[in-house]
Amino acid sequence: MNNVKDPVVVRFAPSPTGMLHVGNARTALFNWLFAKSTGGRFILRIEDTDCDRSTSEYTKMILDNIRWLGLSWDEGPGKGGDNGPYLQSERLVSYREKAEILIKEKKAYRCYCTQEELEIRKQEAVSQGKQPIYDGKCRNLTAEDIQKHDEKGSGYTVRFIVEPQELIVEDLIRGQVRFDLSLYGDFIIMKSNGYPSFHFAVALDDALMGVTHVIRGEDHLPNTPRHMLLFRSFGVITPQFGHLSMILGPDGQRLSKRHGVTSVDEYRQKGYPPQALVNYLALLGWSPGDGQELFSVEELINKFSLKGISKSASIFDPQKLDWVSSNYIHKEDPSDIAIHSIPFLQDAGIDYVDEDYVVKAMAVLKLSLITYSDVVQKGSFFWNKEYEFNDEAIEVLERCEVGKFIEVLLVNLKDWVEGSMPGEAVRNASLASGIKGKEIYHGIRAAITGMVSGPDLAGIVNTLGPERVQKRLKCVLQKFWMADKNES
RNA sequence: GACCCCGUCGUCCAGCCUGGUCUAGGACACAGGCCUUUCAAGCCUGGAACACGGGUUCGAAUCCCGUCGGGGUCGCCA
Repeated sequence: MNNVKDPVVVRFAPSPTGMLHVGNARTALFNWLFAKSTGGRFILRIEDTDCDRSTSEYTKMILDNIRWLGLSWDEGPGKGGDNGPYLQSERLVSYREKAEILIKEKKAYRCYCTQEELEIRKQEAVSQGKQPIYDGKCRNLTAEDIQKHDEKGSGYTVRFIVEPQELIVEDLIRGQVRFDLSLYGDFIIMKSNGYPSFHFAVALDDALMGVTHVIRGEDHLPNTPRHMLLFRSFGVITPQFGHLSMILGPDGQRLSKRHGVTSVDEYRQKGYPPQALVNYLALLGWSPGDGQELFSVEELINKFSLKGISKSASIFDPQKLDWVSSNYIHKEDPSDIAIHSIPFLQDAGIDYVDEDYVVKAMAVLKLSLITYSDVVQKGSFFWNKEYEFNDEAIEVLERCEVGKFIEVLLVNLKDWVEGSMPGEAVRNASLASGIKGKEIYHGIRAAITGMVSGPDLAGIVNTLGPERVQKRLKCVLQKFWMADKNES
């Protein structure tokens, strides 16, 4: 096994057959944290051996999402390194050569069985109550048999020989796991299209790239014996394995589209700070043991340890993500929030006046934000001259007493030209109209924001300034109270 | 079906390895309250779990066995 002093080399190896999923993202994160916390290297490798489903668009997006999360790689696409190339489709020669060597060494053999034959024999096995594994038909083909097949031009796969035996996986997270290899059968390492199978490509690449720790999803645990066999046949040290439990949807089922947001990119588009997603994902299946839940990336690196990883599956909780995210934004400087939010304002086609104004608004808005995109809705009264009134606000404003109060307030506010709204004017208006407490603040808020809840009212008034506030009050008076009065 | 993994509040975790300090702790969510002459934020309080059954032991959430439940894998997908 590996010497403790050997530097850690880990990798994250997504296949570009879809978007980067939160489950994969957590796997990437744990690998990255493990590398960072041990001073090791983090390699990124793209497993694009599924010609039908892999696309370069997905590769691009996955890379982009990993970058967005802040998980920089030491070797990989766009970065280079001593163990490249980092796209499996560019490493075909090594797989083919190695497969030939394994055949020569009698550790693998050509298999001419067609998929149809395989399917039929599998059905037979199942109907007889046997394991549906490859029966080894082509294992002992003679040279003549092979020649005959080749003359016919039959395609073939290459299968790796699995001898029945017990194999023990020493899992970093799960401990000893025993497998009975008589249940496995000879598996394919080269497909008939000349591409390596997943098992072969992973094992060879991990061997060639000097990977010391393979941290991946639990769905790969049953594959691990195959990979270990392959490492042994290469004559290299087998890396250590650690299998992470799955992330499940709210219904306890495997994460899928119907659970709503599952891809990293969607969270990005929704305006979650990447650090918040990283923080939440770290919490899902890992704990520092001391109860801390909010971390900077540096703290995460310092505290991370394989020991803190839990064995049981965990359910993704969007509400807790929101909590982490809001905590993150609460601590951020208004100017930084502005930088991250402005793209959302622009996308919404909002004329936000100028950056200084946005920064000022963020200072009062930030406590209401869960994501950066929230600024559009939750701060709409900051950006739009023609802000909308929601039902609750209309209900408040349609009361005649509120109109009376606002009318008096406007008169009292005549000399107000700068700073915050004079408390004296409010008090006098309250006295004169007989309206007080809850009503007056509700009224002012509803009038100038169109909502009955939101950020600190004084802050809003301050940011909007005397001119805008008075104008809005006048408009509201016109719109709600005057109309009412005329009718009655 | 076979094999493998897992099983503490609704959810995420701590405790389990090295049995007693656990009348099981924290967080999210939920409920109530405080603060603010509004709402939000913040603060406080509350309800809420050791899957079940055996065994070992003076003593088990912690160790052992079984049952049940959930998940995973059985592809020329990865």
